[in-house]
Amino acid sequence: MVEIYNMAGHLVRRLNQISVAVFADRMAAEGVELTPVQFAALSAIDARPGIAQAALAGAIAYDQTTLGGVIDRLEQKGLVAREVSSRDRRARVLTVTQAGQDLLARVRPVVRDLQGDILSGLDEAETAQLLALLKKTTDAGNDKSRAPLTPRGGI
Amino acid sequence: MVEIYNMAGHLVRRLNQISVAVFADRMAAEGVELTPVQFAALSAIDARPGIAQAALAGAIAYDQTTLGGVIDRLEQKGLVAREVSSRDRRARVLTVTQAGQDLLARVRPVVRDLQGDILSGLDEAETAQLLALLKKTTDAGNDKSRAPLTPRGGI
DNA sequence: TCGATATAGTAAGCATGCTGATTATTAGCA
DNA sequence: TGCTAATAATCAGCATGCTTACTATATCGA
Repeated sequence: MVEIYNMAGHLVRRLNQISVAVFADRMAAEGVELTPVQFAALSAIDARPGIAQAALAGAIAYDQTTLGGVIDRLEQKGLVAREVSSRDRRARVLTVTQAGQDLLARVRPVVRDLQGDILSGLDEAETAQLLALLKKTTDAGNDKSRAPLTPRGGI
Repeated sequence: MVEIYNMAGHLVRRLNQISVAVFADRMAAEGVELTPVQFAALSAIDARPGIAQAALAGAIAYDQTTLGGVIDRLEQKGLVAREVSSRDRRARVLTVTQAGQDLLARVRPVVRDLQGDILSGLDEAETAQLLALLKKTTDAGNDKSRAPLTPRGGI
């Protein structure tokens, strides 16, 4: 019995692998090229048009450098527009393009539906319990992450 | 309220970020340069000396290509020895060196202890519950991962 | 035994996720 | 006002984690 099998870190890594794989499979089945990270970014920009990269990073708990690359790729696909802020020339203001809106409308129900596939083998009560515990502990441990959630303005 | 906040995928990604950060912080505090993946590999090789890379990948749920790179770095640090198998010249047989044994002995208690920091904000019962649910759902979803666990021979 | 098939490992290439450094710009303070 | 500190974004660099393709070797079946 390998010692790590029951360790939190190992289990979380495996569940994240499953999560990413489920997402990739569903997107492939839809014929859409979109990663989990790209969906999260797109979705959050749509919820707050004109948000700058740094604020977006805090809003979805990403590291700022990584997010820069993600936005690069979203921009290249024509899903997001990035322009220099008029109020702060350091900042890059983000908006979802029409193509991005269309894609979001299409994949949103798919992403909602696929959440059930990530947590398989559990009944309804267990799923709810797991989600509640995940939420509780991620909130409690938020500041331990290198990319903590820093929501502002009622996101 | 950003839609993704209560989604399984997002919560799992965040918890994994927390997990990786906690591990990195503790190792840095110990003055040890070891990633979670490297520890898992080292620990599993130690549990099964002479295991080949492909079997190791299955034993700890890693993708084979990624594992190759991990072993490269462990070998470069002098923690693992890799040699061509005498029974199958395609295979590379792995063993933990004395330096690897020493390091393992030192960090094992640290890694055990740090598991509690990964799941913060929960009482003992909740922690046990979360671990049980994580184990149940990762087992159920194992085959969905690109790097499923394929234990053999009573690991 | 030979030929098709499968397997072990590696290589190239791309996306995440992080660190530390750098540049541009803004904000705060004496 | 002018200097300093903080902030937004990017760059270089490294480790994971994956895909597809390739080489070397084993295995299985006709």
